[in-house]
Amino acid sequence: MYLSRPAEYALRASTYLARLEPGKRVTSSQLAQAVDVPPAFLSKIMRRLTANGIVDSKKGHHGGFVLARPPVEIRFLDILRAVEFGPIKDHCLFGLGNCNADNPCPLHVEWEILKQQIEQWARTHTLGESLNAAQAFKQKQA
Amino acid sequence: MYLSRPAEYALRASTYLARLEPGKRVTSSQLAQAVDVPPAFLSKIMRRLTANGIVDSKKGHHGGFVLARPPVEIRFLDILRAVEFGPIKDHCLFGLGNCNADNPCPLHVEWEILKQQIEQWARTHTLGESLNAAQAFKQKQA
DNA sequence: AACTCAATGGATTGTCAAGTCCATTGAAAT
DNA sequence: ATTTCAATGGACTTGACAATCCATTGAGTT
Repeated sequence: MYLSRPAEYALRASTYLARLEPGKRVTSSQLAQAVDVPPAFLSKIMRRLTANGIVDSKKGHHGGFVLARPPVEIRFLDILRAVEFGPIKDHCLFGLGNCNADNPCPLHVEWEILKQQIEQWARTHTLGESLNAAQAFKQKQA
Repeated sequence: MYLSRPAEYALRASTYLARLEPGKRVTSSQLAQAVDVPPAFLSKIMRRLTANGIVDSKKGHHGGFVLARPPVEIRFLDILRAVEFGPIKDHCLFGLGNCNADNPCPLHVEWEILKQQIEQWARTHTLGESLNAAQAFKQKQA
């Protein structure tokens, strides 16, 4: 495992939204069903996406969630950051507070390389890329 | 977070072993102290490293652990695999059982890219690289 | 042979992230 | 105005992973 549940769920949900007709709103529980995550928990995650301007929410009748911007403008990084991705960036494998390029722990350099790659990945991929996959959701194992 | 505690601890401990004079044995509790992980828990992790031939253990007087091979021959991948790294490799973000290149989930391709990069990283780096870092262990935040 | 030291294995407990519940707020429909 | 629908926020519970405990095994020492 290397993505928290909230992170994984947030990616699922926003990918689902990206694949809807633009502008179409979907309620949290519809989303939860489609994307197969516990409703109450997803609701919580959606709040974070809303607070971070990734999604727009509307209450009441015909309320629900839409992406706040076109999919190609939403980077994975934006989504991951919205649900706490931070700790990764500055986490020393050895738990040293003072671990940096000048004063590196034994694995600092190698670890840095991986962290950079991951962040690079998250920065360069967007929801736009998810749009034309054949298989969508809910086709669980036979 | 994206490394389990056991994974992080295993890396710490084996890096520590790599930095000792070759052949020097260290007990689990010395290790635990040096590397700052709970003794009983580290002990458990060391068993896995032993079982996977990464480390050699000896009981009783002057017993303890040594690396089973020279540091340059121990890849991060070996260590991570020893403490359960597997689930990552074949984990679909959407929880679909039947997600693959032919029948991809909406994020399959992008996710695959990242997974590959991570595995590539783990395969190409070894404990040998940790040998000449300046700062070693235990210099915790001031 | 008796003693000590240290790894092993498994059962047990603790903790925090994951997940649930419920009362409140706000927006639209009648 | 009232009702209904859906998001919001926070308090609460649960479960999985992290960590502890203890009895056993095996290897040196004397």
